[in-house]
Amino acid sequence: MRGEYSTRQKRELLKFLQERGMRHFSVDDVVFEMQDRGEKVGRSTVYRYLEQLAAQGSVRKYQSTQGVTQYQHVEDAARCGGHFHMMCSRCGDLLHVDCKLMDTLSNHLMAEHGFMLDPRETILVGLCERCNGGEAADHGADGVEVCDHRL
Amino acid sequence: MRGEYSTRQKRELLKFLQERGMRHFSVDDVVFEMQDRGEKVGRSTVYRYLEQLAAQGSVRKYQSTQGVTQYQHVEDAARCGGHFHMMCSRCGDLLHVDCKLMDTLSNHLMAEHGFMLDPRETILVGLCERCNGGEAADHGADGVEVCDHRL
DNA sequence: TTGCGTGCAAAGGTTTTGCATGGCA
DNA sequence: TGCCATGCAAAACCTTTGCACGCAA
Repeated sequence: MRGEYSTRQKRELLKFLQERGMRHFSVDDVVFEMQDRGEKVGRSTVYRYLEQLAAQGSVRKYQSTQGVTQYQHVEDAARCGGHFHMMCSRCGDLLHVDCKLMDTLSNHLMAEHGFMLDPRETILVGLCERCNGGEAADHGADGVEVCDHRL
Repeated sequence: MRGEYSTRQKRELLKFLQERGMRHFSVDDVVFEMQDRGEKVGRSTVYRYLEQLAAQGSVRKYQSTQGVTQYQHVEDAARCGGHFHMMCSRCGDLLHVDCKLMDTLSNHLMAEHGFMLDPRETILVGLCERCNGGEAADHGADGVEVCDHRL
């Protein structure tokens, strides 16, 4: 069965994910960082393992505008499944938004547009508070912005 | 200077864009449709001209999850800049949503989360009505769903 | 020992580029 | 005629896949 063995490569990659936090990265980022550390990991292995992790929900995939697949670590899949994410197009930061208004939007899209919005796949893109020139945002102790605003 | 000459290929491609409305398409779509019409246009030419149009803002580029670049004609940049897009993760269809609720969301994210949402970059991902098992959605004559729902 | 995991190289697919030719002004 | 535009083929990229070997359990 898949993911049965614990190997050096997997451990290295998991360590990389830990250290990376939730900032996005490419396969190249992994390969080169491993190289710098002197812990070489084959490119196919990185692709394959990230694919596995994506399937089980602990990393997320999306396409950058440059056509390079970007990955991002989701520390707690169950916890992150219920809320949405905003990505800053300038600094690349990924923010979590646990906002009631997003539920309203989901319901609306379903009822009025027949579209079932997927919180796991959707990333709201824009400029975060810092990059937008505002004050530093309070992203909360664990990085999740909780908001009960309902309109 | 670029875009100086009017050629058969450019005229054909512009005609294609007109007819296509705002529905998205790939380079292959263009090449094959031209072929069917008996008006062959080289693939590189399509890439190059679309790149030019993208630079001047009359087409927009997206990256599908399958790694194929999707293009979309922006008849009126101001008009399409103001609405959002939903992509079906199963069939890859790109839908336009001109929905007042999205404005509400934008304003809310700005006011409460300090996040400036970018309609051009953001794509809502989920399942479209067809793929979700519902009836066929009415995507409107030009493929744009207009909705004045305000809550 | 068993069979999953890894790495290399090759294949596959998309997009870009070099260069000679074609065609607009 | 002067140059931009085009098309072909090759190159450049990114990702996937086949296969033999390595290694965890």
